[in-house]
Amino acid sequence: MNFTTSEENYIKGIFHLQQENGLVNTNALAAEMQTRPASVTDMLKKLKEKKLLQYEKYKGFKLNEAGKKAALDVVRKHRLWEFFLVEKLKFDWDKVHPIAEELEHINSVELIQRLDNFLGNPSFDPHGDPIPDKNGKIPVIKQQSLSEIPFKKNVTVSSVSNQTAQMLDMLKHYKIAIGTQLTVLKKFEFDGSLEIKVSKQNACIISEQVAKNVFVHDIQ
Amino acid sequence: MNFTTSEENYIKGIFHLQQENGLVNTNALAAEMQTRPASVTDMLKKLKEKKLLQYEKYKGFKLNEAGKKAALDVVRKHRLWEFFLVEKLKFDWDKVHPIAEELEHINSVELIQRLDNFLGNPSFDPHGDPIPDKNGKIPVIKQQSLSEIPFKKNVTVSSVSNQTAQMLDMLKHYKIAIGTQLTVLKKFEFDGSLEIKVSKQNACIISEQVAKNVFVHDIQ
DNA sequence: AATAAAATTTAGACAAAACTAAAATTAAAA
DNA sequence: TTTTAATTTTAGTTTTGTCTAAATTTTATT
Ligand SMILES: [Mn+2]
Ligand SMILES: [Mn+2]
Ligand SMILES: [Mn+2]
Ligand SMILES: [Mn+2]
Repeated sequence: MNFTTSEENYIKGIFHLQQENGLVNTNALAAEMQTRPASVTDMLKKLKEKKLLQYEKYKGFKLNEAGKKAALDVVRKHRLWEFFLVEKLKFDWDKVHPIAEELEHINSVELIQRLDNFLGNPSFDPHGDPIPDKNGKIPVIKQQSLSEIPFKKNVTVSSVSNQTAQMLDMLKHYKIAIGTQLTVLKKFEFDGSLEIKVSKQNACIISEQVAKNVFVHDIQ
Repeated sequence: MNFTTSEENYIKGIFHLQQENGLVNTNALAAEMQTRPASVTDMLKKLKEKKLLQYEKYKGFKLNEAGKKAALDVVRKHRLWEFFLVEKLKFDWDKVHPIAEELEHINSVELIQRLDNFLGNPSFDPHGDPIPDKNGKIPVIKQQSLSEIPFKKNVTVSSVSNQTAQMLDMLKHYKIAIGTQLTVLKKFEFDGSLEIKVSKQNACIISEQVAKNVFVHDIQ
């Protein structure tokens, strides 16, 4: 099956929301897609017509298996392109999302297969998010929020759950990226901020909000 | 200025036709774009409105300076992506056009600048066509049709003027590509076909039609 | 110069994707 | 359990890009 750019964007949006909540509702998707609820309803009819969606009027909706496969396909393309932009074209990680948002809609199975090989079949994108393989299979890793890590334990940054350009820009200033080694030294009870050591550099302090959105795994 | 995908395709189509004939007419552009004359007229109004076109009803049309700059920009993107697909992703040269036809519409100045650098600022695409620089400047080379080359002279293939997939597939079978060294050995008066030597391989025979569409320059 | 043919434009329609405003349905509060 | 509020859908428009059929203009031919 082949989808329009708009359909692909909606499919991806629904997939993202249903990961957390199961059923998705119209207003939430409208917010996610930066559009109006009425536009969402229009698209839901099309996606149901194309048998990608379980949907009953007023009752919420979610992707069926065909829909999930379609979503994973778009996610795969998006993350491979992001990897390309950062690893090959040397973009900063906070600049690649809007470009990948367009590149993900180029439809050529051979293009993506060749791109995947050219990049060395990467498992994670520049933000630490897993890249589905061509069958939609996603690699999983055990990870924890930095805010739950005990003091003095060495950990490696594995992903970032808030991926706004603002957040990524902030982490860039802290020199925190995927793969960076960290140690939590101290927690300040006043506002929950953490003193951490980044790689072999001086210690610095990050807010509780930042800590909650940085995910890490054990050093290997 | 920013253009829609459809506008960019039309601009490129007009540019291509006006290279040869100066003024372009509606039916020719409709044929080039595989669309209907009425659709062309509609688009001409939009492009004139955007001040890219010299156009008077019933009198033909051509791009003005702004239009030419816009066209060169799309051509630049198209050819850089083709170069990427062949040199980095190892596509055959007869498979890249339709994919580049989509990639050329991704609008990000930084993306194209970085891609250009990543590719080593190439001057020619996989079919030997010149790649405009970011100011729209095009490198020129002296070249002649293979059908006009004297016998025994060593020449190098520089471009191909018929770029249908069928033609490119045929040249692939002859192992003729951009940069290939050739020598014309003999012309058969019966049908104008040429006996040629390709690189250091055995001699073979190509039709007059093929010879006319292969362009070469002196060996350097 | 009149007529026929070809090229081009206009008029009107359609599909996709968005919107606003109003109606319908469901959920929450009094 | 009414009443109110929030959510969702419908109805009707708009924009972009396409189309067909008909009208207009230009070009070619008698
Ligand atoms: Mn997108
Ligand atoms: Mn990402
Ligand atoms: Mn194109
Ligand atoms: Mn080319």
